[in-house]
Amino acid sequence: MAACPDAYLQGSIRMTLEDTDLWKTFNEIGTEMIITKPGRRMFPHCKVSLSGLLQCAKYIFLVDMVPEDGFRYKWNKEKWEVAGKAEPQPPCRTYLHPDSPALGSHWMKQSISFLKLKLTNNTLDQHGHIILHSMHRYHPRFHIVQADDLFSVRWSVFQTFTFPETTFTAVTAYQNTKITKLKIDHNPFAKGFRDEGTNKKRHANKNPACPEKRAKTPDALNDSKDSSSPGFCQSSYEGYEGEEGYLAKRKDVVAVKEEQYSPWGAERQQGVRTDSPAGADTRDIYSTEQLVPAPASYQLYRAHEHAKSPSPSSSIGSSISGSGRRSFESRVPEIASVPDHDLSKPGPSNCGPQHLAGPQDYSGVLNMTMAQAGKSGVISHHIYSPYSTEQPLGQWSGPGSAQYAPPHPLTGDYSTQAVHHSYHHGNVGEWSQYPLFSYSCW
DNA sequence: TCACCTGACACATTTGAAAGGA
DNA sequence: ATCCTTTCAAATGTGTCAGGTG
Repeated sequence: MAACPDAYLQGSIRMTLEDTDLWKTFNEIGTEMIITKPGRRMFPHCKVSLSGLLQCAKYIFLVDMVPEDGFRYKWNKEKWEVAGKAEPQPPCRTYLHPDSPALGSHWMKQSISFLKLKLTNNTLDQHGHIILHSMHRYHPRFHIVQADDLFSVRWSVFQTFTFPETTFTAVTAYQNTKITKLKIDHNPFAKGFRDEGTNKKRHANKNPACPEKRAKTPDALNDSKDSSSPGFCQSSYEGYEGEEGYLAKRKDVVAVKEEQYSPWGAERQQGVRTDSPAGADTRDIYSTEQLVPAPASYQLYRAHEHAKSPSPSSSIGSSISGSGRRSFESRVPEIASVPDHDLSKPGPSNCGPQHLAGPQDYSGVLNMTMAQAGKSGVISHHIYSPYSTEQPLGQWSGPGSAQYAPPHPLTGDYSTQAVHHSYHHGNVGEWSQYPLFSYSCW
């Protein structure tokens, strides 16, 4: 840690962001991610590598999206400006890596890609995609949880990592032409729009009569080539920076903790800054370690599509920066005390079987309340088979803040049902929702 | 009027089944 | 019968664009 300012310890787990150079290139301009109703992949996509895990211990790996602040933005004259308060947060969803749970050796043997993670603006999405608001800023947050299966996740120690350069603005259409150009240049699926490519449609459909019609068109892309000089990026968020100097401040922060961002906790709400971005830097924690609280209403999504695990060796982005990597190790272990939780439990540890101690209590974990899309009325009983290759884990989702219930672990209401369902295995719809935690994310 | 969203579109890559050969 | 490679069509992922919406 002393040797590497980019890393700090939490336990001994180190997480390294792959394609850092590409991420930084985007971040310098102001990364935008398209969100659509059917769901859109991220580009660059989240790809990390892990070290410091116990070879023989099982871990679950998750990603969720955290609001960067409490504002809504607008793109105005080549820069982002604050356009008011953020809209109420959509249902919080967490994307579970399809390999989960897997041994530490598995996670560490190669890069872990979240290529198939999709973002949507459809708050009624039934596919388990991560729901975001357009024109809002987010950053992905990675959680590594030592747990044999999802049922024990809530008792397990999890460690959280974020990378400042992965911050992005969710949009339904690209605002910054420089971002468009970067995407086209680096995303293989967009090769057809590259200047050297055939690019038939672009040229054929251009309407020279209306050059102003779309300021964000390829015409402007050419301009961006020249404007990619150092300094234009600072202006990308000029409005924001001008007001708050927030981004500039963040650039200096190599690794900060985000203490208030308890992934499953109600404190998430508090973590969303609604005050000035220039206020106290609440993102001072980039990694935390906590005991996961008991479930009540958290919901799990699972997709069989994840049986087709995204190729960790996807070429996307890798060609850009095989060298660029940024890593964080968790720093000071932080244990969130959970109401009614046995605080005498051992503190965070990479080796500790604390989540396995005693008979595993699945009560509350499996409150099947959600049927798959198109299968209304069907209750999915087969929550999770940790050793089944047929039913890889998919995504979980949680309710929005409005649905947050104060921590009240293991209420009898759902425990009976939960235990009952936990032993069912059978056909699973494409997507299912399952409650997992008593805390929502927000 | 304007900012934002949506769906169709062309082009690209990825995926997986089928065919063929060793 | 099995394995491997090649081929090819379908599925999927892109940004663009015109039009819709509030």
